Amino acid sequence: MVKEMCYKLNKSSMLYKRLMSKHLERLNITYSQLMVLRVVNQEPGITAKEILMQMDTDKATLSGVLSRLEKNGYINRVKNVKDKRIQNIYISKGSEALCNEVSVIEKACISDLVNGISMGEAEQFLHILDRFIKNQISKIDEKF
Amino acid sequence: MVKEMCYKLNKSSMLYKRLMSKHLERLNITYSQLMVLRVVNQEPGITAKEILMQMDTDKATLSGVLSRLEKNGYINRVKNVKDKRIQNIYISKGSEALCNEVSVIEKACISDLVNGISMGEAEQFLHILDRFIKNQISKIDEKF
DNA sequence: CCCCTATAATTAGTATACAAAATAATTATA
DNA sequence: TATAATTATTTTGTATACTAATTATAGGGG
Repeated sequence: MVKEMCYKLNKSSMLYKRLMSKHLERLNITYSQLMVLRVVNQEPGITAKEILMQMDTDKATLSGVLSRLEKNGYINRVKNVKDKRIQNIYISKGSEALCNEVSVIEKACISDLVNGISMGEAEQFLHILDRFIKNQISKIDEKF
Repeated sequence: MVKEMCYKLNKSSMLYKRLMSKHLERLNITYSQLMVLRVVNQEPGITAKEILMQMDTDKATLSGVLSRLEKNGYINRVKNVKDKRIQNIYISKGSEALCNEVSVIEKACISDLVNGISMGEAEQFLHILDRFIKNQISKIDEKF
């Protein structure tokens, strides 16, 4: 039962990334890059460390995503004067528009996904998923 | 609401892989490799194509997983005589034991994950997840 | 002011995930 | 039978995900 839940959670996650990638292809940006870009858009001058805390990912992965975002002209990184270890990240002019456009795509992507699922069921689902995730986190935090 | 579902599904999937990886580390095999090894264990002589049909993944990815499994001595690939494009895949002697050991690990991994979730809730959850996945698949199959 | 430790971020190395092209062998067709 | 279309699998190239090591900088004693 739990095993089945895990397998299907993985499958659904994979499908979601596939779906978003297909829709994002023409925008020349990846799903992960976009998630980061949005955070930067909402909080200009944010640091990598702060992004990490917001988005439970890996610092090495984030470092790569950020350099690709910069290479492709979506963001700028400015070395902080007070603390030279830190870089403040800003979204490039014109890229805010991308964030908005993506909201539209995202909506298009996720509409229909709740077909046949009632509002109450969705709430119930989220509630259980929240608990499941909480259990996963405490399980991971256990020592091995 | 749907967006929240997607985000959390992704998060949960990531957490699951993290958890399994931590437990599998000492066995010197990865989660993906193991999933494939199990299929081979259950159906000796299976082909890559057949594995693909069972495990909704990517053929290029599978190709890599198989070659690493072979490199590490977990499987053998034998060119089919009737059709030389095909390779029949067999689990190596001694690796069946690994599959069994992993079941134990998996159980250890997933126990506690349903803490605070009733049997009925889990069923409900799976039911909704099934529908969600079905919707995702038909959405992906739509033309763009 | 120097040494030590902590912190922010990048780099190196391995393993997916996936699209697209390439290989190699089989089958269908003119 | 020569050619075209298909099929099974691998290879190539790019982008994550993650661990471990490295770099550069900060800040706190002594």
